[in-house]
Amino acid sequence: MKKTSVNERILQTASRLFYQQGYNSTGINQIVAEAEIAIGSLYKHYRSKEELLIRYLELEETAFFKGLAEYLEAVQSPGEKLMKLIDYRIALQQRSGFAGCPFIKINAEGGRLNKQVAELVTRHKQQQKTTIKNILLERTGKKRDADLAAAAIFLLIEGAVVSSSMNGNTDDLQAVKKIVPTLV
Amino acid sequence: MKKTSVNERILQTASRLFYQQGYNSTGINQIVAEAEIAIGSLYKHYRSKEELLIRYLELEETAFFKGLAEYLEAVQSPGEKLMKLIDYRIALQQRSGFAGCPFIKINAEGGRLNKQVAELVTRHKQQQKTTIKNILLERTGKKRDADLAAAAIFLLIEGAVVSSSMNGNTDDLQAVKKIVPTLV
DNA sequence: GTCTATAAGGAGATAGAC
DNA sequence: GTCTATCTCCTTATAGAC
Repeated sequence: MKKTSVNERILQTASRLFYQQGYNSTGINQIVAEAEIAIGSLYKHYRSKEELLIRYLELEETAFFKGLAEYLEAVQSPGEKLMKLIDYRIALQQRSGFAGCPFIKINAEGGRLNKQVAELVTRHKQQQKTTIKNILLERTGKKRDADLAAAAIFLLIEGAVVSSSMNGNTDDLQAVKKIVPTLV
Repeated sequence: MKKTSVNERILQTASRLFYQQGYNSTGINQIVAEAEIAIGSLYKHYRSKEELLIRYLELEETAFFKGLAEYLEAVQSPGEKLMKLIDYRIALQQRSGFAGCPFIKINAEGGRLNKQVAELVTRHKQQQKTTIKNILLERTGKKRDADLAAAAIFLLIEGAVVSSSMNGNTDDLQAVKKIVPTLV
């Protein structure tokens, strides 16, 4: 059995710290210490802290949609899918100790973001909105308002995730589960 | 004519920097330099950077509701008030260069927030939700769903403000103006 | 891959002279 | 109020020996 590779330990530790305590508040030295690797090893894998940030966001992006697909795979009806989508966000928040959305946090931290980072953030959110719209389009009829309804559901969830990380609970995400059926 | 006091220059500069480039990314030295004051003066007014953060948030809280009251004062109907409330957020975003919500940003930056800071953040958001609920309660009837409807409108706006700061536009806030009338 | 040393700069905060 | 000096610590990043 091969042990966890150095690169995997770097990524896991950096991801955890960037997410939980913030990118700007996380030092290279802390990553190195908690990953139990040498600083030379880190800079052999990544040229800079920013490069590590980009890799972190790419992994979050992949993991988010992979996890969502698993959550949705057994579900048939669009209405149930929307509920499952919210359940997924509830589970993510509980699992992370209500740390919020990684992409929203990165966006909120920086003044001006690196161009590549900004693109990863906006693309991720665009993908989420598209996912919702596609679920809505599975229903017959009412295709006309799909864009606005998708925006509504997307924004409700965004707001509720932010609220969740502020209040340390999932009350508003639960509220969204009640609100969404009245929209569609 | 008395010139801008030292304390006012500290607060204006710190507020601008905390908001625009983030609390963690703003150094005491930068505040001192841009406010054109002496570092000794800053520490005569504030014991620490954190104390300055608290003062900043208190001022934002006051300014937010003062500005909102001015926006709403000429408006009569609840429906119009809701639209004006969103217009207010649109104006705030445009004015700030789409910097988002100060309270959301502070919440997203820290790992664990100072207790007093966390309370300022949650109290501000609770106040916003209450403001919306009170507008909804001005209408006759349907008082039963006021809580859920207020939550919906609040979360839509929260999500749209976050989206606004990501995309650098007010598209989603404009969308919320179309969505809200279908809810109430 | 590991280790230690170090560069070069910035952080928050304090002290003393004027 | 101003100024400069300083303290201590931490930051990102590099270099070299093993």
